[in-house]
Amino acid sequence: MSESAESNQTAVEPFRQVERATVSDTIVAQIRALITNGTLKPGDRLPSERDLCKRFGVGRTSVREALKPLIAMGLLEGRVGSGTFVAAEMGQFRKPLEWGLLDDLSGQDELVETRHMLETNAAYWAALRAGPENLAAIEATLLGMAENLQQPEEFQEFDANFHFEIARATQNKILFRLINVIRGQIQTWIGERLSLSPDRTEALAEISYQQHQEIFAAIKAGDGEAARAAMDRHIQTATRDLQANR
Amino acid sequence: MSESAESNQTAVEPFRQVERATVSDTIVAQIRALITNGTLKPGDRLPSERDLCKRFGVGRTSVREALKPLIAMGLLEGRVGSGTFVAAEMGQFRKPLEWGLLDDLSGQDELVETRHMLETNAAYWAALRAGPENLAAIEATLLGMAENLQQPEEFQEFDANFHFEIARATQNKILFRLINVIRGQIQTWIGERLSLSPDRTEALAEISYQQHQEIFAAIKAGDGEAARAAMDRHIQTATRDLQANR
DNA sequence: ATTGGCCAGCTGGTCAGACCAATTTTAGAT
DNA sequence: ATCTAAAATTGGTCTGACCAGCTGGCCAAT
Repeated sequence: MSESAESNQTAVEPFRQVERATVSDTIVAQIRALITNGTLKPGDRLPSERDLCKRFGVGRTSVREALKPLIAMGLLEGRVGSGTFVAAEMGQFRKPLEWGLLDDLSGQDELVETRHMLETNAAYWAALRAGPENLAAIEATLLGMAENLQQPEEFQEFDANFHFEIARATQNKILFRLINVIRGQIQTWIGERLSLSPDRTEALAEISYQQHQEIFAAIKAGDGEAARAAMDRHIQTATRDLQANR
Repeated sequence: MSESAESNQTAVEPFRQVERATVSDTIVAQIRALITNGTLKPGDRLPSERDLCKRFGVGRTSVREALKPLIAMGLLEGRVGSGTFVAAEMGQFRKPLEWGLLDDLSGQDELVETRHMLETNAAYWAALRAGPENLAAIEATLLGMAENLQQPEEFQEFDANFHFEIARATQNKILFRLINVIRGQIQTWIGERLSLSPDRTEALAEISYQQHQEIFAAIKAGDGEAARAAMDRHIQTATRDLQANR
C-alpha cells in the first residue's frame, strides 16, 4: 500500500484503478483485525447480528455478508439460536488452505511429494530448535505409540500427533500449518488403508514405531541432518506402504 | 486442540453429527464444482443474481450469501452494473493461501525460511521433470534479465518470472501455488529494497543473473542435486542482500 | 464517419421488515 | 429445589425496494 513509488519514469499507467470500499468488506477487515490482534479470542461470542447492525450503523444484510466469508474461511462459526463464535485456532487456517491448495482432488502424488518435502525439512528444523517442552511433547506421543502397537486407531492418532509436534517444534508457523493441512488430507488415505488390510497393520506399526524413535533420537541430539535423513527414510517407508494398497 | 484424548475404545461413534445443509452452502458447493470441473472458465460471466434466484429456486439473499464467500476466496469477482465473473486462474488460490498462511504479518524469517525450502526443492524437481516448453519459458526469462541489467524494475519482473517458471516446471501444482504466494509476499520486501539502495542494484543484478544462469544450466542438464545446490546459493545470496537493508 | 452526450435498462450493493427453526432464558407449576 | 412450558433471542431465509455504476443504443454536433 505504499504509494511512494512515484518514480516511474517509464511508461507506467499513471491512472490507478480506483477501488470503492464496499461496506461489507470494511466490516470483514475490522472483525478480522479484532481476531488477529487478539481482541476476539477463540471461543468468544460476537454480538448478535442485530447488535452489530447498530454498532456499525449498517443494515443487517451488510453485516451478514461480512460474516459469511469469515464463516466460510473458518474464522467464525455460526450457531443458530445461540450466536456467532470465533473458531478454534486450528480451524482458522485449515479451510482456506484446503481451498487454495486442494481445490481439485487431483494429484495424490503431488500431495505425497509435498509432504515429503515439508516433513523432512520440519525434522531438520525441529532438531535445531526444539525446546524442552517440544521434546517432552514429542516423547509423549512416542510413549502413546508404544502403548498402542496393537490398536491401529489409537496408534494412528499418536502417529499423527508425533508429526504435528515436530512441526510445532520448528517454531515456523507457516511450516506448521502446511504440514497440518497436507497431513490432514493424507490422513484420509491412511484411514482407508487401515480398513483394507487390518492384518498387516500390526507389523507395520512396529516398523513405524522404530523409525519414529530414530527420528526423535536425532532431534533430541540436535542433529539436523540425521533427523532429516531419519524422517526421509520414514516417509519413504510410509509412502510405499500407502501406495501399495492403492 | 486436544479433543481426541477421549479414547473411544468402542470403535467409532455410530451417530454422526447431522449437518443441516444450509441453502447458501449448497449453492457454494454447486458453483465451486462448476468452476473446478471447467464448466465455468476464468472470465466467464455468471447469470445475474436475479436469474440465479429463479434457477436455484431460492431468494436473492441466499444467492448473494453464496457468492460472497466465493468472491472473498477470489474465485469470483463482482462488478456492479456488469455482472459476476469467474476470476483468473492465478487469483483463485492466492487469496485463500494468503488468508491461511499469512494472516498475521509476523515472521519475515519464517517466510524466508519457507521460501528457501520451497525453491530449492522446486529447482530439484524442475531439473528432473522440465519439458522442452518449460526450458524454453525459463530461458526466455533469462534473456529478459540479460536485456534489463540496468532496469531494476524490469529485471525484477523477469527475475520473478524465472522462479515462477521453475515452479511450473515441477509439474507439482501445490508447489507452484505455494511458491507463488510466498514469493508474492516477499516481493514487497524486494520492492522496498530497490527504492532504498538503487545504487547497488546494478551490481547485484549482475551477480543475480549469473546465479540464474547456473541454476538454469543445472536444470537443463537434468541434474537435480546441482540445481538444488545452485538455487540454494542463489537464495542465500538474495536473502542476505534482502536482510542487509532491513 | 466519428465523436460525444443522453437515456433507458440492467447489475451488484445496501437496506428494511418479516417469518422460520433452533436454542437459550425465563417464568411458572409441582 | 426441580422439572416444564412459554417467551425471548439468534442465525438462516425470503421479499420488495432503492441506489449507484455500467452497458448499449439513439441522436445531434462535428
